[in-house]
Amino acid sequence: MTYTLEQVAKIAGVSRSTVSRVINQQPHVRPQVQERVWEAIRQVGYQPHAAARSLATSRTHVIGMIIPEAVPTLFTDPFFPLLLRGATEACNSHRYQLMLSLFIPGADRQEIYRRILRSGYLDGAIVASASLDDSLVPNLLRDRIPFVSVGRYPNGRVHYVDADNINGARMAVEHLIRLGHRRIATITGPLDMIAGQDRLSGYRQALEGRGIPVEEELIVEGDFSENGGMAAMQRLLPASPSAVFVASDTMAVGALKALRQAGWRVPQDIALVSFDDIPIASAIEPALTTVRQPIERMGAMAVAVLLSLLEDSSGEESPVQRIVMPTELVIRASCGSALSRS
Amino acid sequence: MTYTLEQVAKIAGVSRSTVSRVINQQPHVRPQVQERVWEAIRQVGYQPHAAARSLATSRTHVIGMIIPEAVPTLFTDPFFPLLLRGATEACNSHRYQLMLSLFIPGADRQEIYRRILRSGYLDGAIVASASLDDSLVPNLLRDRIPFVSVGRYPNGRVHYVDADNINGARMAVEHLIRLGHRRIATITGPLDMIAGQDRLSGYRQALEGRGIPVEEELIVEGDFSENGGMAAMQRLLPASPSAVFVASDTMAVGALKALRQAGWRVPQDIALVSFDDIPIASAIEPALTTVRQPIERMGAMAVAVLLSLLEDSSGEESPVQRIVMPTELVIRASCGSALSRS
DNA sequence: TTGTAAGCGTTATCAT
DNA sequence: ATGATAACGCTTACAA
Repeated sequence: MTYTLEQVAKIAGVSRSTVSRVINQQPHVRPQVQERVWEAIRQVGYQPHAAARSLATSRTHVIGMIIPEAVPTLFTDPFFPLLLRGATEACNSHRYQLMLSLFIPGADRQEIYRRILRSGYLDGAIVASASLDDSLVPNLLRDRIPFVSVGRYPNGRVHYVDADNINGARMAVEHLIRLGHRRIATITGPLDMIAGQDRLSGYRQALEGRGIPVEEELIVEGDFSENGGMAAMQRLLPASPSAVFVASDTMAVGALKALRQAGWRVPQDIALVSFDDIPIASAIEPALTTVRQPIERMGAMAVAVLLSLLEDSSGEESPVQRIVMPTELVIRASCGSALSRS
Repeated sequence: MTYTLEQVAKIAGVSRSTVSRVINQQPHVRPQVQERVWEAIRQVGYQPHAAARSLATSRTHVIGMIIPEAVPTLFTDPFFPLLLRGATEACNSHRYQLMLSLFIPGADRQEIYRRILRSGYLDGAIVASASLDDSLVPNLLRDRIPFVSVGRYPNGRVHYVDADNINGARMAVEHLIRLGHRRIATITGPLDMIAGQDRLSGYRQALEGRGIPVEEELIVEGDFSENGGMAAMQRLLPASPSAVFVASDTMAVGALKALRQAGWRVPQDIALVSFDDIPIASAIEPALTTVRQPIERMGAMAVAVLLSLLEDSSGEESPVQRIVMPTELVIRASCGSALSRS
């Protein structure tokens, strides 16, 4: 049996409105009456009906996590799961719910967009790693749907949360320089993704900061996949770098395979530093020196930013929140040490 | 601007009900009128309001994915992400939405349970790997909330989808026997989880089927974690098995570390077969021979079963659906080959 | 075939 | 401080 406000009211001997007031913690209800009402609620295990509430308030307390699904590795890589976990827990503790939506390339995106974003299901959305040429973000802006992007979005008034990819990459490369390397190559991410671009920028900055010329033949574009990393490494071998900054751990796994096939030892013959610090980074041999990003915290932060937008009911456009979270270098075996190289 | 049925009706020059009929594809609307209505809908980009609809129909078209979060590795292991992906895509193609809920141990589960499961947010739920001593499943049964468990649930009238853990494990061990091994140990999963129990049963069945005595000293309980696998392997070494069936890839990674430390080579000194076939299984050296389960398809299947329960509006209890999906053995390097052993 | 009107379970605006 | 009552936007008998 599922009870309604009306029935609870009857039991408590008050009107519907009074019960509503009690539940929503509004003032102007005598403590005595409050007690009676709570008692009735407890007695029947009353739970407000979400749809009715949302129809009356036009708030659902649900936010969406939208995955444009440009990235194929989205679910095998732990990035997205961790992001999701952070976001879900944050939602939970704010009494919000998280709805998950994949925008599958094949499907009718128009239809999905409308069904999900324009049907009042959601109070707002978190968009994970939207690519720049995706119509999703422009559409959200046009429809004035509150949203936060995970991953930097340089154009327009887009609130976002991102890891400090530039400085992370810079730290990684500077570490290699510190170890004595000068001929440092990089396997980049896809350069139509901001994260790919930023990690490449960090690489450049590190070299330029130390007066080491950037050689284009030492820069090879990858796609964040293991196979891509392997292929990129193979293309890189003829240039014989002494170290490589690989823009993701997954690609580093591929690079490692290519190196092994070619008979190069890591780190003795070539040093590797990568990015992400996913579990495989410490499980593999040699363990990867890599840049860690606070993925779970980013998910929670995205929720926090979104909720701040939702609370702020002043019709005003709130100032754009662009949040960049720090990354850290985790030193393991794949880069060798200063000692072993000298 | 967001339009309502009323306004669309006005534009099309018909009544609210007619527009509703057209949208819901009900019969008895003149084709001519239908056309006018669709035109009006298109013109203003009308999208029905989900909450209003659900208030009127008491169906939300949202299903929940509930994670009891007993398993700590739930988000770093790709199992859950893949399950989620399969479920989400299936939802998408059936025009359902997926809501994600973590039942964090710390939080007030009572409160969360009520807020999520008894507020009419959901039409039904998928419960991922509930442990037997969790109150979630009993509560769902009590409240008559339609749900499907991912992972076998032997008690009561519980619909479930599971991988064929027993036969998968049996195949793995039989493969080792075929390769000539007789002294085969196993590192089990947690034995309070059905999956852990089932994989152990498969191990036993394989040995018994070939008349090989099961020795208790060759059975060590793990916890599906890498460290657990490492510890278990260390405890197993004194018994010097010639092969080990490890109940998960993640534990196999730990076991591999323990073996390396002890100076054992895989597969020359000891053969390994594990379970899951997550990406790390093929990335690691040696690549793991392992049992693959169709995780993504299981997610999709769970949705299919749940939707079948929801469609079936006959007040009758529908027959319990217990679906076991096939597993397959993926042969790689960690078990060695018949040739190399002979 | 189409329209009218009564819900669905809340919140919110008025009176009182 | 409390109670009527009108929304909220839709579906669904029932009437026409």
